[in-house]
Amino acid sequence: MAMLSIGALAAQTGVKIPTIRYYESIGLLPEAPRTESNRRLYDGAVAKRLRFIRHARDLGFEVEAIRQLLAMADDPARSCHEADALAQAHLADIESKISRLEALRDEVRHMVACCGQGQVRTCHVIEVLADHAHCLHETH
Amino acid sequence: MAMLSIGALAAQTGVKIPTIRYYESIGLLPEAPRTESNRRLYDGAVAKRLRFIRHARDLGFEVEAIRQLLAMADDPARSCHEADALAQAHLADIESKISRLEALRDEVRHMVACCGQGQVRTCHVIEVLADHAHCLHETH
DNA sequence: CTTGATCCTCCAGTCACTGGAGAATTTACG
DNA sequence: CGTAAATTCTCCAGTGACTGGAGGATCAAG
Repeated sequence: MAMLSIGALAAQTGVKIPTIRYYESIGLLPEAPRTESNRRLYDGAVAKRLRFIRHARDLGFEVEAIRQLLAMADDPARSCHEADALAQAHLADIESKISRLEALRDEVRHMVACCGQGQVRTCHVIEVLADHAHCLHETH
Repeated sequence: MAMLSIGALAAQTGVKIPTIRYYESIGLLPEAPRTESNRRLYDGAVAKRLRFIRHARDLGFEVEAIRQLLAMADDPARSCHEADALAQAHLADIESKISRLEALRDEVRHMVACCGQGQVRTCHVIEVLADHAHCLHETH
């Protein structure tokens, strides 16, 4: 199993070098063994763990959630109830974000559509932002 | 026109007191006049400005964008081309956020749906996170 | 052998707040 | 009128999740 330098690991996973060191510092990655000259070395297992972290971050999981997921992944005999609950909570969060963003999009779309390219005096962008009453939705 | 204490302004706008002071410190709000005993006083115009800021933040505008919008709002004779461009850019941003979140939602939904409530060994939540190949989309 | 790439640690900065310490003042109640 | 609670003040440090620079060591290629 070939050992990777931090740069190679970064290239392989798409995670920046300082971010890898940061993950180590907060305990998401184990302390890497070092060469004689103090450089970090990584094996395939760490690369996999890092991809796990990266993917979960991309999906919007917070580091604390990832920490829990990793603890679960490290213990495959455990019930995955917790992982499921975590994902469920996350799903609810995503759905609420989507609907808030949709309301927001409609509003900004409305602002843009109404902008007559005139003066600020008649510009809806300013108007809508200055007065909540112009909103299409009451969701925020 | 009744003058408001910072607490009253906070209550009226839903913006926390330290946040109001923060906005003043970064120049989004003007330096408030003070009472003899050094307490800030606000009038209706500032309340309106703060609602403008708050609303724009809720809509996801960054402080720098808000700064520009405010500068425009402060000068109603100006063309609103800039405000429109800002809003257009923001709209594109919102739309991309929405589609990424939708992809993400489908994926997390899939993870949750596949969780057999068994052991981590066979848990899709863990599996999907560990291996990108399980993803429904290639958008991330 | 030298040059440039890579790595190390430490520290400071980012964004948009948020909150605590400690002191002063104002308001409400009895 | 006295006191206790609420409000405000400033200053400073912390949040999350990185990001980047300084200054120095080491490695790989020509």
